[in-house]
Amino acid sequence: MYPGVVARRKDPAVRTQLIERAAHMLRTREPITLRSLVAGTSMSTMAVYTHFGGMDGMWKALRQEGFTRLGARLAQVTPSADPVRDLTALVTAYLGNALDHPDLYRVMFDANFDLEDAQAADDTLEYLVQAAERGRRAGRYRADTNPLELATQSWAVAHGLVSLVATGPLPRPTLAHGPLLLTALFTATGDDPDRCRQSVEQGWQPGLADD
Amino acid sequence: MYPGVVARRKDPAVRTQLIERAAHMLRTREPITLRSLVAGTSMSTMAVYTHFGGMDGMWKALRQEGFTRLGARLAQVTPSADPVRDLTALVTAYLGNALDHPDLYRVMFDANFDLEDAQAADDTLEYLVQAAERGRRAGRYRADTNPLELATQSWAVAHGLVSLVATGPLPRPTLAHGPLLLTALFTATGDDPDRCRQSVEQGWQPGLADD
DNA sequence: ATACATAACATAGCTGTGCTATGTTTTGAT
DNA sequence: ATCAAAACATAGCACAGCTATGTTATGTAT
Repeated sequence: MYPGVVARRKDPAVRTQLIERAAHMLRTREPITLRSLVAGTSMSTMAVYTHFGGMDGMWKALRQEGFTRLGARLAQVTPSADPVRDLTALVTAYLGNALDHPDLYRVMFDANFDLEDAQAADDTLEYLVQAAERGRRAGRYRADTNPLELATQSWAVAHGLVSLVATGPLPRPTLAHGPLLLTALFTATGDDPDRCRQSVEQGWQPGLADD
Repeated sequence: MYPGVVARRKDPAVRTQLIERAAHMLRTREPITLRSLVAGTSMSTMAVYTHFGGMDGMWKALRQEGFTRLGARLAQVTPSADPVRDLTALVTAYLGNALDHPDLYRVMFDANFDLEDAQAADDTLEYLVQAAERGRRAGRYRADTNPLELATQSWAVAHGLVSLVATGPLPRPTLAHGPLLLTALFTATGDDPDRCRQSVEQGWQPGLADD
């Protein structure tokens, strides 16, 4: 007998190729089907099943990839001395990501969320929570402010705006309401109105409502 | 010859039956396919093509139906002497509709909006615009308030919250953030903070964050 | 080096999808 | 009663995702 015999292993590169190709096809608006996904490549349809268990698993992995890219974008927001500005910048980065990859953004929130995806969403939310926490410690928000709640509220505002614009009926300039909404939220959470307006304006990167 | 001969007409009842059945299947989470939609009825698959031109047209009509039902629900909010309460009540009705019919709500905002759907969305938004306009005339908001903008902002807040809850990763109690967000928005638009809080609390119908 | 159990991979065919083609029936103004 | 037109019924098409089955590559133990 050969007891410890172990079989051929999955090639992680194949998995990576598949989701990157899927993301690219999503961006170029090509229909993503089992066969179209592997057409022209050296991979066969079975690769989708060995690596994802089927097309549903592939879409799930693609959602995960979307959250990973979103996280990378949020990570690029470097914390400054002004945590209110930072939270605004994070929201702006969130909007920018959704506008740059509207189809991927839709896929991320389209499907029935399962536990794994919810965790991915929570992970990106954590960036906002940290900024909210720093704002509370800096005395910008009331002492009894719950950072998770403020982060969730900011997220809801951002998601509402951008989903109505990126994949909804509202025109792009509607995003210009972002600063007002964020200022209203942060002010209601305890920040000084004038100071808040300045911080939000500094954190609100240009290139969203324009072009 | 028989020049003015006119052919058989479409039976509106068939169209109604189809979309009502589709709405029911959506609610009961049955997969909606061309064949499953007409299975067990006296209608054939061709009915979908004569009345909607295909499944895409059926989905479009279903979206329209969703907006019609939303409009009916918003129409049930009877204006009171307090327009801020009324706007809150409209937002609450919007949330209630989405929570009662989450799958229909998703269909409404899922697909690529075309002109017709955008018009339907605008029509329901008009309810909010009217309430905002009355609030401005009543002196609750600043005189330079744009009712359409305030309505849009209220909509964005409501949509962000409810889409993250009804079809997203956030738990239902997250909706309890609604009053704070609305109060923040209305206060930023000029309403007196204390008075606003009261109005929002009166307009915020129970039975949302609970059960 | 060789054997071989295992799983990745390749291919063909299955069911079910929306849609179209074609024939039949119903309609309603003449 | 006539008959053109459109609604309706049926069958079959291409393509979707998936599964069954045979083949190949792999990595450990001999």
